Amino acid sequence: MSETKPVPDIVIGRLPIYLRALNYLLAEGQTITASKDLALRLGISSAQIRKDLSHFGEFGKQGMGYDIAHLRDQLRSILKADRVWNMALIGAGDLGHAIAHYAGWEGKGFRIICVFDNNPQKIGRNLGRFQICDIATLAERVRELEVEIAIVAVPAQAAQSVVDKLVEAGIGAILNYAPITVKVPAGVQVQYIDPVIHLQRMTYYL
Amino acid sequence: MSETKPVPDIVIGRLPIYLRALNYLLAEGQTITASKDLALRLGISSAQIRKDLSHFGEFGKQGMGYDIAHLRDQLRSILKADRVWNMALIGAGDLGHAIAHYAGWEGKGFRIICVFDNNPQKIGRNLGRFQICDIATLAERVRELEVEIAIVAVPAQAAQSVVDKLVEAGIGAILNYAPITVKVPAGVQVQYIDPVIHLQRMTYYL
DNA sequence: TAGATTGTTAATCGATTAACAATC
DNA sequence: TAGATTGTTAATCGATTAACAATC
Repeated sequence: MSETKPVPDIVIGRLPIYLRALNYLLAEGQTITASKDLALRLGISSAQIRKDLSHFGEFGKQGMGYDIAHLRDQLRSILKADRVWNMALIGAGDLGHAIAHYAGWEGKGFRIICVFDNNPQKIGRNLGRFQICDIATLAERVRELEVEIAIVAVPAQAAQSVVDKLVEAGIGAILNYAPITVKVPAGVQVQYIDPVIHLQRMTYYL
Repeated sequence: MSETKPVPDIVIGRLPIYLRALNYLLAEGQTITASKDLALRLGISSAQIRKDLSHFGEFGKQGMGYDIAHLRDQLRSILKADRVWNMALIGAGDLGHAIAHYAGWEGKGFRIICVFDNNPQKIGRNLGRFQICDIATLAERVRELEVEIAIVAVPAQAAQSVVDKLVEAGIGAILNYAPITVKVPAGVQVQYIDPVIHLQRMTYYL
C-alpha cells in the first residue's frame, strides 16, 4: 500500500539547473531567493519550480522564500552531488584529450581517475597526468578504483561495444560524447553530449 | 484562416537524432528502414517517429518503410543542415581551445571562422589557425564574415554580457558552454552544453 | 493476392499552470 | 497586523500511444 510514485525524470532533469543557479546566487553574495526570482532567471514558471521542489520536501517559508544555502544543500543531497564520484574516460583521441584537460569537473564532485584506449600505440603513453590503460583491463580497474561513472569519447563505430564492456564491468552511468544512440539495460543511465545535435536544433529556426 | 500551428519544439529536438541515425545506417550500407527499426535503435516508439515525421510530409511507403537516403535528405533540408553555417567562437581559454580544435563540426555543415576574447594578453595571438580578435570588434566582424551562430566559451560571470553583445550584433543562435542560464530576447535560440548538469542528472539514480 | 508498414485519428497519459488557503 | 510567498489542488494543456484504414 506504500505505492510511492517515482519523481518524474523531467523533474530530476531540472534540479541540476536549480542547483547551478543557487550556487551562482551564493557566489554573488545573496542569501534569500523566491521561486519568482528563480523563475525569472531561469525562464521557468515559479509554479513549476515550487512543484518540482515539493516532490522532495518543504524547503521554503511562506512570505519569505528560500534560504539559498539551505536549499542548495538539500539539492546537493538529493542529487548526491555532496560526494566525490570517480570517473573513467574511455578514448584517448582528440576529444578524450580535451575532456581530460577540462577543469570544470573538479570542485563539482566529479573526477576522472583513469583513461582507457584500445590502440596499442597509445596504451602505456600519457594523457595529461594519466597513463593510458588497455581497455582489456577495464573491468578489473573499475573494480579496484571504484569507478562508478564512465565518459565515452570514442568514434561512433566503437561506442556500442565500449558501452557493452562498461555495463559488463558494472558501470551505472555513462556520459556519451560519441554521436550515436547506444543500447543499455534498464537501470543503466546514459546522457548524451553532441554539439552537432544542439546546433541542428537551432538552425531549424534560423 | 491559414492558422498553421508551429511544429512543437520537442519534435524539432528529435529530428537531429533521427538524422544522425540515418547517416549512421547509410554509412553501414543500408538503404531501407522502417519506423519500427529506428524505434528499436533509438529507444523511441515507432508511432512517435511516424507522427514526428508526419508534421513535414509523407516520406515513407506503406508496406515498405523509408528510403534512408531520401529521408536523410528531407531531414537535412528541414533542419537546414544542407548548407554551411559560419560560427564565431567567443572565449579563447582552455575550453575555447578544445572547441576550436574539435573536428566534429566540419562535414556536418558547421565551421568556426573567427575567435574572440576580451583579454589584451590574448588578442592578436593565435588559437589554432585563428588570430584571436578583440571582442570590441565583434559586431563589425559578424557582419563582414556573415556569422550566424556563436559558441560561448567564457566564464559564467562573463556569459550574460557576451550574450548581450552577440544579440546586439544580430546573432540568432547561441551554443552556450558557460554554466549559467542566460536571458535572450524572443526569437534568439540558445542551447546549453554543461557536462556537470548531465552528470548530476545521472547520479540521482545511482 | 497476402503481408507489411505507413499516416492519422482518437484515447490515454502526463506535465504545466492558475489559483488560493495556509502561514511566515 | 498587512503583505508576501509557499505548498498544493484542480483545471488546462500538450505529448504519447494504441489502433486501424489506406495502400504499397
